[in-house]
Amino acid sequence: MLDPQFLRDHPDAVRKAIRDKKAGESDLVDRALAADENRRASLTELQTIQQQLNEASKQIGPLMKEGKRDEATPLIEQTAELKDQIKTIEETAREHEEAFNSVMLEIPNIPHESVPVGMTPDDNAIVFEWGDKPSFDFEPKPHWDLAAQHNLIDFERGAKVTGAGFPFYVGKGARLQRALIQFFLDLADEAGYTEMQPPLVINEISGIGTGQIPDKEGQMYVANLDDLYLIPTAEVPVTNFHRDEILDAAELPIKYAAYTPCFRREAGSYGKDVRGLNRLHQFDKVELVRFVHPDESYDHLEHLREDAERAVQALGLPYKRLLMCTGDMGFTQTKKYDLEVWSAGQDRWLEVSSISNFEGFQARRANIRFRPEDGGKTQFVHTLNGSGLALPRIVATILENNQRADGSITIPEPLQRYTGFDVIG
RNA sequence: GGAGAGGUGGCUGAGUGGUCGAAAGCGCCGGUUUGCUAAACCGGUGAAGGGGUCAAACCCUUCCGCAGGUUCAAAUCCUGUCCUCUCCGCCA
Repeated sequence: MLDPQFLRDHPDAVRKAIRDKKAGESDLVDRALAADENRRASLTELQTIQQQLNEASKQIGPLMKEGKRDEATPLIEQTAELKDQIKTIEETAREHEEAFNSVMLEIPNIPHESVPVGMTPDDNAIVFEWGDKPSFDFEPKPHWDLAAQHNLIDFERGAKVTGAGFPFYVGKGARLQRALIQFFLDLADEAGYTEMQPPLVINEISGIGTGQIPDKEGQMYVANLDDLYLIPTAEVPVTNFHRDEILDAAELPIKYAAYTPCFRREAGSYGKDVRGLNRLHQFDKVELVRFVHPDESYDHLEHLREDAERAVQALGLPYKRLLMCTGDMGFTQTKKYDLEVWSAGQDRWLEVSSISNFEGFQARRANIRFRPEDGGKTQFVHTLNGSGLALPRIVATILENNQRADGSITIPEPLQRYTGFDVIG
């Protein structure tokens, strides 16, 4: 949710954001401004009458106490009328309030000035590349062939037991997953993050707080009986950890790292994107979340990005860093980097991390504030998060990039003390 | 799942239907005293929203888990709901 004051002061900036992000109708801003007018008008009207009622009650009090009932009676009759009025005005005030809120929820966050304007993935800027693509004197295999060859991942039985996109990891495959989780969490720990194990299901209010609801509701699995949602990312429970709280400025920045499985329905996905580990309904991820002072959030975005890149580099995986353009960025972000790792067996890049600044957008929705050092008015914190990292595509690229002619796979050196083996096959 | 108790400001914790946004304490901020620190003393200190102002001051409304209801008037009474705690049952 945007700051209503910002909308009033800079309607053109909001219009531009909606255009650049292609998020929402062109008349959104005008509808929001009109709704805001309505809302404030009915609020003022309501408050005036409430004041009259309060004053009347204040007069009645003493009269009743002194037993002057006859003097109080006309006043009481007057309040009856006021209460009628209040009831109807309250109703319209609430309608206006709701109308305003629902329009506001449709307005996307404003992109940062450093973000390239563009509509398609082609407009994303490649700002950094690291590592050399591995070269082979044989045809490198895709990870699903390698996984089958070494019996690391069982997609078929996963489909039998649950459905497509829910694989079993078996033997060294399972072990590799566990090693990666441990490795990523240790890196996060070294970078000063507090480790956290959040709930894997969340309620509706939490979904609204981070913006999954109502925007991306269809992407979540729902536990209907209890009105709970399976988390699509640890971002949701971890960010909502501080929902409705006023933090101490001295506590900032707060940094959490959480490993969780993530559940996504991925409605509408198809084609080669869904092959193997490329896109799953359930996958593991270590997520990094920061709550920071508004003045520092863009510094923290870079630090967060470095934390994610450090993990990719440690595994020796060639990658590129993209600065996402306005149209490819998402509704709630102001600035977002994607990290894409080279997949030798598929001859393509795979996204393994997405690092975003939300400024106060989530904080306002989730009501996460802090009290400034000087004791001034409370302000909304800025929230950021990034994957550090998502596992399946990392597993895929480790297998593919490190395969040898005989089909065996070497494990990146830093990971070996976690896996307990240095080669598969 | 059954029975009982309770949910009040950053925290602890009082509160008789009517000057209660709410005592007191802690914490925090400012000041006095003071070699330094601490202590002591004095004063201040909730949130959201609307109006007002160059900015303040200031004015108003709402908020005592949440949602309704009774009443001229609700933190206080009634109903529902959520959560916490204790006991019982079930159980990894």
